[in-house]
Amino acid sequence: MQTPTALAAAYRSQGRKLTPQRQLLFQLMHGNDKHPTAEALFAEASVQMPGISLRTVYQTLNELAEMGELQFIDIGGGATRFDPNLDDHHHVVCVDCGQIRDVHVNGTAALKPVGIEDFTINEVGVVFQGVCSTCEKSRAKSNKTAHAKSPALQAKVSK
Amino acid sequence: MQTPTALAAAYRSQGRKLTPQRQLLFQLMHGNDKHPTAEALFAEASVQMPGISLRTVYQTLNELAEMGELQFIDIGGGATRFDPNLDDHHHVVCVDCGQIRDVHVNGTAALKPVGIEDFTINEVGVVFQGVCSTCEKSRAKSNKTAHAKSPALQAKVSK
DNA sequence: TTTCTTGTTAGCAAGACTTGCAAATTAGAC
DNA sequence: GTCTAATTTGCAAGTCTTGCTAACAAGAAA
Repeated sequence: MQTPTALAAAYRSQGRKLTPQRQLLFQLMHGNDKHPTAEALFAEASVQMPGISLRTVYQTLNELAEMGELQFIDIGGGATRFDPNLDDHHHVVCVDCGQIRDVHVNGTAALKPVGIEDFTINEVGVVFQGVCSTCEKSRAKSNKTAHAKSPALQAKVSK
Repeated sequence: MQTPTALAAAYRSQGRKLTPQRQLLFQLMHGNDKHPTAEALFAEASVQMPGISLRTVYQTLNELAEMGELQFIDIGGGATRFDPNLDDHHHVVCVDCGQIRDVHVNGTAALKPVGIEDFTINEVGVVFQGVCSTCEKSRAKSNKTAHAKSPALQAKVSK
């Protein structure tokens, strides 16, 4: 995602208006590597601008996605998350706490799908699932098995 | 996912009962490579067993997932899809029609995430996005651009 | 086969997430 | 300062999934 300033220009050049709500959201998303949900962003925004509407947050995120300034991430677990990082990167997910981390991945160019000659591939996405060090530690204590699925990830499934 | 017969045994050995509903769903899912949603499976099941409940379909799918007999696929676009294929495989998605195809991928072992020493990686998932030959043809006619996002994939976003 | 116990099913209500809609508001142009 | 069209809000509504519970049925035991 571009800087708030650059986005302001981009918005105006497209005939879109630059509202305080949008400017705030630009700031909150710019460089944000937390992959927040709309709700999370709304919570942050509400601190600085009480009264801002969740509807506006969704709307703005959708606009930015339309403009190619951010992408959606769906890894299961309920809400869609937003990623303003436009670099070529992929994701690592902790199946315990649900955190998502951006990662650069070597070797993606060498990936060869077999038997899909009738597809024109445009993009490749890689998602690593694992356990972060913090959760690894708490696992050691509580004696969880490595197969126990994350509450975050299985929210949709067996909540 | 195991055969319906094997699943029947597995169910009983776990103290679960073998109901007609479950047996039907076992059959419908076994070898199913359509990655159906719960709703789609419910529709199919309803043909053979009018009156079966959508609730039961969800329940059974969740059980099977718990037992490790199938996995969930979330690629955005609303509903979770189910995949009974337990082989080591990945997915190709047509951004136009939304179809998901299983693919074997060479080179996944060589994938190297950078800078996540504090993560213990357990699994890797690769998703290729592209356009299937059928959609490619209709694009040629209707003159769609390669950047137009699939109605299926953007359902959540700009429906 | 009948009985009994316990797991299941069906249906509906409700919860989570997201979008549609319309009225009130406001950014930006003139 | 005015005016017009884009925005924001707030709420209703839609989609997907799960919670809850009474009625029901599978499987074990007699």
